[in-house]
Amino acid sequence: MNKRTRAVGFGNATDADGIALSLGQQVRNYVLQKIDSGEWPEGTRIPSEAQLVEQLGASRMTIHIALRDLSAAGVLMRKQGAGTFVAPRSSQSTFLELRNIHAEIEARGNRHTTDVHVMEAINCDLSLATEMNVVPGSTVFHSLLVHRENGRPLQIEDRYVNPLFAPDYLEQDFTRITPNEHLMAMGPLKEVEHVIQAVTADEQSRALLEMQPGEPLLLLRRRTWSRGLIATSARLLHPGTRFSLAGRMTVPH
Amino acid sequence: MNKRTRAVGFGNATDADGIALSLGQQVRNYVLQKIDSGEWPEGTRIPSEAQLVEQLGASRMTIHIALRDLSAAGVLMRKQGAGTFVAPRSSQSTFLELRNIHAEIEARGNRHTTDVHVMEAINCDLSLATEMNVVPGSTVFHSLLVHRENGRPLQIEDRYVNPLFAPDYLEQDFTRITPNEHLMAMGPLKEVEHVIQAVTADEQSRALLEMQPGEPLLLLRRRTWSRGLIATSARLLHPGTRFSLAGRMTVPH
DNA sequence: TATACAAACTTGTATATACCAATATATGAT
DNA sequence: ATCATATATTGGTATATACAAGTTTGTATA
Repeated sequence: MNKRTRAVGFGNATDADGIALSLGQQVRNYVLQKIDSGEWPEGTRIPSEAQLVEQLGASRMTIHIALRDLSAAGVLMRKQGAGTFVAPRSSQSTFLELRNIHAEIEARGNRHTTDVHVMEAINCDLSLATEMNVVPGSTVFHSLLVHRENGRPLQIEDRYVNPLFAPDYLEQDFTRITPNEHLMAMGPLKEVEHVIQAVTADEQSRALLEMQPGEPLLLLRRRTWSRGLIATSARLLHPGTRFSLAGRMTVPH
Repeated sequence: MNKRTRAVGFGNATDADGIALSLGQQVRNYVLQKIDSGEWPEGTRIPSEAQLVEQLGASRMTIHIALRDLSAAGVLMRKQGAGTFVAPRSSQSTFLELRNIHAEIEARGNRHTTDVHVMEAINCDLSLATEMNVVPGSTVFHSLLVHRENGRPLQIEDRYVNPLFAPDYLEQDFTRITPNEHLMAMGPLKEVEHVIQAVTADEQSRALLEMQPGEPLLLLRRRTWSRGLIATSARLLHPGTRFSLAGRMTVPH
């Protein structure tokens, strides 16, 4: 029997592009699929190495290394003698919150509402084409929303979206779900880029955020990559005086 | 011969607390020490697995796993057939640069100078004690510097330091090395907390940064943990109009 | 019932072996 | 000198084996 190409359990032996996956990768995918599907929620004790050896047909060392990798990545938590557990989602990607403004506002026990000011498809100029990494003149979607916490404006969300990534973007009702939630459902994001600046409000932003003249703004520009393209580029503007970004991270080695 | 307790090469077999280290940990420490000491700068091709087997006396699999871990942590880059290389520092802890303002300014080809305004030991009040997680009234060190890029003020560094972590802090010449560099040498940091805000400059900050009235500032508060205590808490103030924080991170699975 | 101890289970570490895959280098023919 | 080929080097993956070390569970004893 060929040791290298045997498939794990009933899992796939190739990825979406038909590239053969290593046994270790298949084990990792198997575990991640169980977690993503909800079958193994946070805190679940997953099968022991010995059980996975039986279920998946790989050797114990292969299983061990795969689980070790997922543990280093923060997906699992392992404890000698006790077992292997699904790590809480919150301990991952701790850095720079503000992944879901709706969830964050609700978590504070407050009410979140959204005003939709712009929903349009536009042909992008050279500057925007560079920002989105598309050819100039291409059509991209554009939305401009204001998020409110208990009625007070908290964030201007000025977003451009690649139609290839989210074709139905303009049909969404963003007073009911956030753009972020819709985009998350479109596909897994691979990379995130942030640029943070303090700026003075222009007149439009000042009016939308109901601020006094001269108040500083916190500007967060965020681009996310998915499926090899820039899925979305957003400018998130916050009143500096009553908003902060917080993050905490464990340092590698 | 006992497989488990044999020391790697000339390295230590125990950590600072006398706890026995695994062989794999010794290998990782060996590599990290070479990198941290500058003996292996960025881009260096480090000895091959076979050479490390000879030099350190561990088996190839042990060496391989150790290097694999460091590769996953972003410390090394490995290429099949070519070798193992020290990864550029910038690709580590990619998120939120500004770990070393001196290095960043020099990397831009500019000149970095520092003005020292305050160097003192103070007894902390309740607020500061909470921030530093020490008992109120304890002595903590305090420094206030201004970092300049080609003569222009770029950052106010207002820092409090736990004397237990860096007893010689006040004896340092911060026109020659940065506080960050001194603190890094004191011990490994385990965790970092950031809070980012946009604020309006008070009169002192405005003067130190040579800004116009009303210009916005980017405020970065950073606390770092090491050896189970808060090593340092810093307020870093930047002119918002000519400064930005950038970061890029790959999303776990 | 409570405690002590033993056994079973689980992950952690290390090695030896085997072969695969990508890269770099030496060699030889043209 | 150039190109193609063979060879050596280097990391990647997978397995089998052995033992260490921490946790849980079961059992016997006081």
